[in-house]
Amino acid sequence: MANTQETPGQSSADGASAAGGGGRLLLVDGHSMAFRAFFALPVDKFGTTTGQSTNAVYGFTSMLIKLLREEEPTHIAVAWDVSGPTFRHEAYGEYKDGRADTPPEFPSQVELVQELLRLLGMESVSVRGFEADDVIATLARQAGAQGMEVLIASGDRDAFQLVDAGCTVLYPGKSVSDLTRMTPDRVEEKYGVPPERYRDLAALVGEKADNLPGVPGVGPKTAAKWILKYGSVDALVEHADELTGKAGQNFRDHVDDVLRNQRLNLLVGDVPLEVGLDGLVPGAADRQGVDTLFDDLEFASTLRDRLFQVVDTGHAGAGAEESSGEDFDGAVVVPGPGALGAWLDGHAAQGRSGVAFSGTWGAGTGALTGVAIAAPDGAAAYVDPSDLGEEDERALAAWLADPDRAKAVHEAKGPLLAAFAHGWDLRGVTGDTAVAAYLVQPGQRKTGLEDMCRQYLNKELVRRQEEGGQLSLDIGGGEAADEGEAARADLAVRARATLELADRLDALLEQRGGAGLMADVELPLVRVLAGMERVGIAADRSYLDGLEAEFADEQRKAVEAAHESVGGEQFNLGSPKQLQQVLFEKLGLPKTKKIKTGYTTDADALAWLATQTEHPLPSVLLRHRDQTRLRTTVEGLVKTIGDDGRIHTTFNQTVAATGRLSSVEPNLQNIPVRTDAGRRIRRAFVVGPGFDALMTADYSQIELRIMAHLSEDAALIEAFQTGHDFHAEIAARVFGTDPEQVGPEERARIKAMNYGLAYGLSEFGLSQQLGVAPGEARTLMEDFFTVFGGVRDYLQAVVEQARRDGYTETILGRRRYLPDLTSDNRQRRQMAERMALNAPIQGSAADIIKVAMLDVDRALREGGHRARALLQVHDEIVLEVPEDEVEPVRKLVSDKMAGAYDLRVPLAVSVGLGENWRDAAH
DNA sequence: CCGCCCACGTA
DNA sequence: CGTACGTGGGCGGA
Repeated sequence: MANTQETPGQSSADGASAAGGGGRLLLVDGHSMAFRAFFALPVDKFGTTTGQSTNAVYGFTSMLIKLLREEEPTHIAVAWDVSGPTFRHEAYGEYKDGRADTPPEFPSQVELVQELLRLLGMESVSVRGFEADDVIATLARQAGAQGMEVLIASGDRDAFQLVDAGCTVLYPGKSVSDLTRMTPDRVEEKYGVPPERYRDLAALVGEKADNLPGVPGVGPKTAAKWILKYGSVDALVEHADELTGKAGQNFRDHVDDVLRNQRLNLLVGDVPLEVGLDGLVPGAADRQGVDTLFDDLEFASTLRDRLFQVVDTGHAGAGAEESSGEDFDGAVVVPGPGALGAWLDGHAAQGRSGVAFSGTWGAGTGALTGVAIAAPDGAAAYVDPSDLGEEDERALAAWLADPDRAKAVHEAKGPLLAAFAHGWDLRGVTGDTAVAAYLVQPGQRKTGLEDMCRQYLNKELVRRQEEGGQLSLDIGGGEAADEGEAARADLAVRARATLELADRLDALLEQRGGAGLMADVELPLVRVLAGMERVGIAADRSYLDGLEAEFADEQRKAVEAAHESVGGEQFNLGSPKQLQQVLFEKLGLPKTKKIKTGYTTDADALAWLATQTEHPLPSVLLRHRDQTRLRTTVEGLVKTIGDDGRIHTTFNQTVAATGRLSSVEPNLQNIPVRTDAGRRIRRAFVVGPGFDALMTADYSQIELRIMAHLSEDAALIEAFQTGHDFHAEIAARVFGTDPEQVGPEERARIKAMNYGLAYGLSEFGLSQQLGVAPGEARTLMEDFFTVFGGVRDYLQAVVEQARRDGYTETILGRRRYLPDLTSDNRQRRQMAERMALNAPIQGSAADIIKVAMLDVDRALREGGHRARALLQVHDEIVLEVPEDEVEPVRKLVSDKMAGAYDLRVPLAVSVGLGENWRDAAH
């Protein structure tokens, strides 16, 4: 390991100071190594979901880790070229002309590498007018004079001239991490000349990459032969007439070129630098910053583990002891019979405790196998819920349910469901580390406790017990008793980690203005969601079975018709690949839009194909797709019906980057509604026993209303206040007519555009959607913006603000970070811009309905109603209501939803009622 | 067996 | 060349 193993005493004695005469300086040519990395790794295999390429960053990082590990440098500098001309351009106008354009995926990665180096506490050096090699030559010279050993990692052969006994060039081979040590002997072996003559050789041969032609017909062999014979280029010039053959004549003809090459390939050893050698001792790494960066880059934990093994993360003293010495303490007591209440009173009555649960949960229920409590005083207790006496059970239940005993939990909703199932309640949860991390960084994927400890606390969460129950460490003995002990310690560690993390995340939230959103919305929502999951929604199983049979039958017929239509050939209609083969090769139908794997066979394309041909296959395929889709949807639903005859989805509160909820196992937020056949599926969601109606309450055009609010566009605001039919109202304003005169066609077009605007729809996109010429779409948008100029201004301003600040914000201060807004990749940047303009709109709508859910839930409880919320579908809440509560609850829900937030326009809510979800629509 | 792609349902 | 999700099937590489 590099500097992590040094004790402080050693490092000061051992030449962390250059003046000490020892030490080892690593100099890296940043651009050249990053560029090598770029071409060594496939760019299409290294990228984030947002489209940022990462191959060069990855390769560079790997290379850096290897160097740190194997070379253990005490000093590090990475030199960078500065864009713009250097003295070499001034001396030779065509210098580096004719270079292929830099790949578009490269420049942004240079910035990322530089950011990484900054976070690692390593110096990046660049000087205007000079190349990285000159900076390297200067530092190498200074270090050599101090008696330091110098290592130069560079893919530029010009660096070979710097090689001497104390200076080695590490030259990349096929991969950037495969570095050849170019020592004086190695240079001589490879080129036939010693390093100090390498410049002469290069001058003769020329350097294509720098547009420096050498002597035609003279390669390294001839050049070396000449240099060895005469000693140098200067001597060669003197004896030019002695050189024989064609090569000799060419030399005489090109002697000016050779002298020019030699002048230009001399590296400048006295570039004025602002940093001295002493400034090149790496500082402490910002571990959290690196984690955040690696999260953004979607790098696996293995790379960061390797990195953190070789960099100093800046704890007091040396790094070596931190990972072992600062892990969480797994010391834990198991209070004896009757002692739990006293333990809780003594340790967990004041301040906040961390609580970790083991067990299983999901589908609205769960079971607990263990509870660990990490008290604020440092003590920790473990409890097995199945092994409690009456008194202890009562004490624990009371403590868990006590809203005044503050608790921090990781992903509290699951344990909450398990607690419910056990007959317990869980209150006083003032922190949920998963939810908090989601608000701090909504885009992150890693919400596991382990990853978060690493990221936010710079600590490792070490497990003693493997997932399967095996002990991960041989601690001798290995009897069952030890396994139980390991499990208890593991859970106690998790409780302690949760508490520390919760404190840290709370501080971050406070700093970012997210504390209110957390305390007032997200945390209380956990409980509401748990309630909805626990209750579930009743499903009509026999009806679904009937539907499934019917859809399956239709699907079968479609398959037969499809096979028959191509002369009986059997092929898999579910395989886009086989479909392409049949449609485009066998039948020779016209080609559709290109996709990665050929030509698309999506619904749009098939519908288009149907108009282009007499062949029945495209339409048959469309029918088959519909029926298949319906069947699989029904099938999936039937599988999830619980023993209670209800479907219990799980709402995920921490995945959608905009702040929306999502629904899984099953997803009840994408149940079909647009077609009649689809709505037949909705008919299967019915009111359950003891209740009389399903009630749906949804916001009308909530996103457009938010757009009106945020943009403060007077015309749009007015349209909402006066218009009964909003889209017709807008159409009338755009077309300059009365709302009553707007035809259905015009209304539909304006409606499409209204919604598209919130997604960053382009003229082209609108024209595609409406099936009109791009020019017409353009006119339509121009007309819109003429009337609603404030909307255009707003959309521009929101992107600009996000680019400046790095994030967007909703009305409740929910942030979304969009680093790609400053990407130099056009496609990626424009993607980020669309996200930026949509995030405040979609996210504010999510804010509002979350507040509404809390308000409705509270009002129902306070009003003593039995009615209860079952589902949320982004702008809709589905409730189950007994007959006698229908009217009061209708009003209550309507009022609470409309009053959830005070916008510049009214929030319109429409409520529907029915005995099933389809009929409850309005 | 897993991960990726395609396709498609909702707001 | 329109945002945000989750699911299921096919397919190709492990």
